[in-house]
Amino acid sequence: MKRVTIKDLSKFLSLSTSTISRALLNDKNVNPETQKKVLEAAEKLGYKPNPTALNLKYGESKNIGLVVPEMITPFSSKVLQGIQEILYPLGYRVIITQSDEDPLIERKNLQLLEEFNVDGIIINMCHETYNEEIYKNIIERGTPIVFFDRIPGKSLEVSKVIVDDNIKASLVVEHLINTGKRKIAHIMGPTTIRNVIERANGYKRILTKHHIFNQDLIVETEGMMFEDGKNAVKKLLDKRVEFDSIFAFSDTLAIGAMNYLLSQGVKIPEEVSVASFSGTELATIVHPQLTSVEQPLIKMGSAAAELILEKIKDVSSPNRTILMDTDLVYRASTFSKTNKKQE
Amino acid sequence: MKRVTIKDLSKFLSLSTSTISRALLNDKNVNPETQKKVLEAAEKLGYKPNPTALNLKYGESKNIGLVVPEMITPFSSKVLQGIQEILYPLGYRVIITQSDEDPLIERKNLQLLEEFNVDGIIINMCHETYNEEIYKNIIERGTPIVFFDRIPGKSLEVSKVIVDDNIKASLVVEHLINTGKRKIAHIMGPTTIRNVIERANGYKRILTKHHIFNQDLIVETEGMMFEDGKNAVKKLLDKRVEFDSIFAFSDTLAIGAMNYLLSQGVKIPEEVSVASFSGTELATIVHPQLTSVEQPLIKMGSAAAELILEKIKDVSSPNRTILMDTDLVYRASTFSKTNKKQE
DNA sequence: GTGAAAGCGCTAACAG
DNA sequence: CTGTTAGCGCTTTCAC
Repeated sequence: MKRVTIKDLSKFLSLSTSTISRALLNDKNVNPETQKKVLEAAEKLGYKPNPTALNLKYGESKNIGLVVPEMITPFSSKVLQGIQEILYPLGYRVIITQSDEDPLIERKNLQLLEEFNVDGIIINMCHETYNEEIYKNIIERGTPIVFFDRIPGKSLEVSKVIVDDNIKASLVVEHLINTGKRKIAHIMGPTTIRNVIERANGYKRILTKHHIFNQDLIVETEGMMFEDGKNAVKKLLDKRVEFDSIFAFSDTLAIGAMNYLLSQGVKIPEEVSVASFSGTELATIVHPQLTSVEQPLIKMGSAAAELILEKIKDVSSPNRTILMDTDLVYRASTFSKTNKKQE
Repeated sequence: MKRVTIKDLSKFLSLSTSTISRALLNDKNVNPETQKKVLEAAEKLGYKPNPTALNLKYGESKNIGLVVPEMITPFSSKVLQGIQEILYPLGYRVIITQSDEDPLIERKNLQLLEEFNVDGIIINMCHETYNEEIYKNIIERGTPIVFFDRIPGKSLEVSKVIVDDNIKASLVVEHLINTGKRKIAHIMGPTTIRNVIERANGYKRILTKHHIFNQDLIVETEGMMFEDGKNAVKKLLDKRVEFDSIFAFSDTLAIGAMNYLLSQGVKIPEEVSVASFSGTELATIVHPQLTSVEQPLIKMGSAAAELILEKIKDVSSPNRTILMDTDLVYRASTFSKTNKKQE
């Protein structure tokens, strides 16, 4: 079942390959009659252009690499969806790699993608500094990288898609305070992630403003999984830190925490309210559903895709930062603003 | 930042490109001295082979297409992981497409993948019959397709990776019976999916054997999302069908059902036990955790990858069916076998 | 042990 | 309007 090439058409129609090519590309320099014949023959013989040939010719692979920490939660899938919406219609393919939150695996993935000859890389990093050199080298070698969600420090100038972690975190905390909570715990992720710091800063700022900040209420986790959320709560309980609510860095941590509380018979939100930050379905598939900051993940993906296209078109195009807006969505895991302390 | 090619090395070392190529490929017909020089120069100039050139030469794209119904749940991500474990080291890339359980989108994805010139397709179909012709055509045109999880009917002979839906479903139901449940409801997915029928058959067989089968206890859902699980339970409640347990086709349906029950104040497992079929983390991130049949998703992915490699190597290789073993894992959403009706 | 040349499929100068 | 030719990067005969 051999592939039909432009050559086959050329033989079949007794025309040169260039004419065929022109007809296929809607070049004006071709007799409409001829073009019609070519198109018909192409249809009949089942001609499909071979993208590989073009890739070779133009030095592009039409492959974009995606590096994400994990695909267990729908976070990355949603972003991927947005990326695909932009890139698939343009003939790009997306190669996905997962780093499992391990910077070493992330590094390997980046190398793999470079070997795969991708035209650009979109990445949600798993460690703020560990692979900074690698990013820099790859960019210098000519493969543009665009960051989203978790971005590198100021020493690395890049295009990126972000949300306002600090502000939104503070809104969540304000909300908890508005519903009468005062002992608000914060489950941070590992501090090797920039956003962890940002969200924690938002949290601290508000608690300080209200004179209810207490360092004991902050727990830093080792990882980002459900288990880590659970362990964080355990730690609070072990240390006998009293808390009436939790603001968690992510859905995942929040759910881990919440399930452990539920298993201990704690009532949510009556005894402990829980709020998080994310934008995935996870927030709505648990009971009670989670109050959280919803990020426009699909749009973030599309934005990242647009940014990488810019860079592919012109490597020296200026770096852009796209700040996405987010919504704080109130759900059953916290009291609603108006019905403070009501069932 | 231009790519370093074999030509650059050739100029740099004043050797022919063929010698360079041979040295790089460890061909015996090359002076060890020369080879050493070449390797050093390659390292120094940062030479990376251009896979596109080979793809063109050998008529392969080294791209494998993956078609899945969704990536919201970790199901497909897990399978993807297994696929990647096999294919990435071999230089294959995996292009992912989601059909959103819509056979029309699935069709478009298949066409897209064919245009992308993939060497093979791995698919978890979303409708048993709708695209049967399409699969057949693609295979006839020379692109092998391997199925996993949801497979086509007998009229289409293909390689596939499956689990024993019928048997395992019956084990789940037996378990519910062993824990004292008698009014066991079944939330099926849409009957356009083969496995839905298989699992339902397992369910029916056991209930019939125990003389407790009742058609009213079966609810067929429209889709596969959390919402569908919720609606199924609503339907049962509306029809005032009494039930003391639920066996759901998937985690997703089970969780939708469970959360609705919880929101109605129903105690799980005391009043209603819930069990499902899957193998994703979802079963363990809800409270109570779900008893379910755990499929070895990563292994299933690897197996599918092996099958597609077989077919790529030799299109006419015989179709193989790989039957994977599964584990019934008991969790808090049902009583444990021994402590029947105990907390 | 090494070099020259062809060719994978396609497009784009360059002729005519 | 159409044909000829070169070339993208690489491997692989075929000569030497």
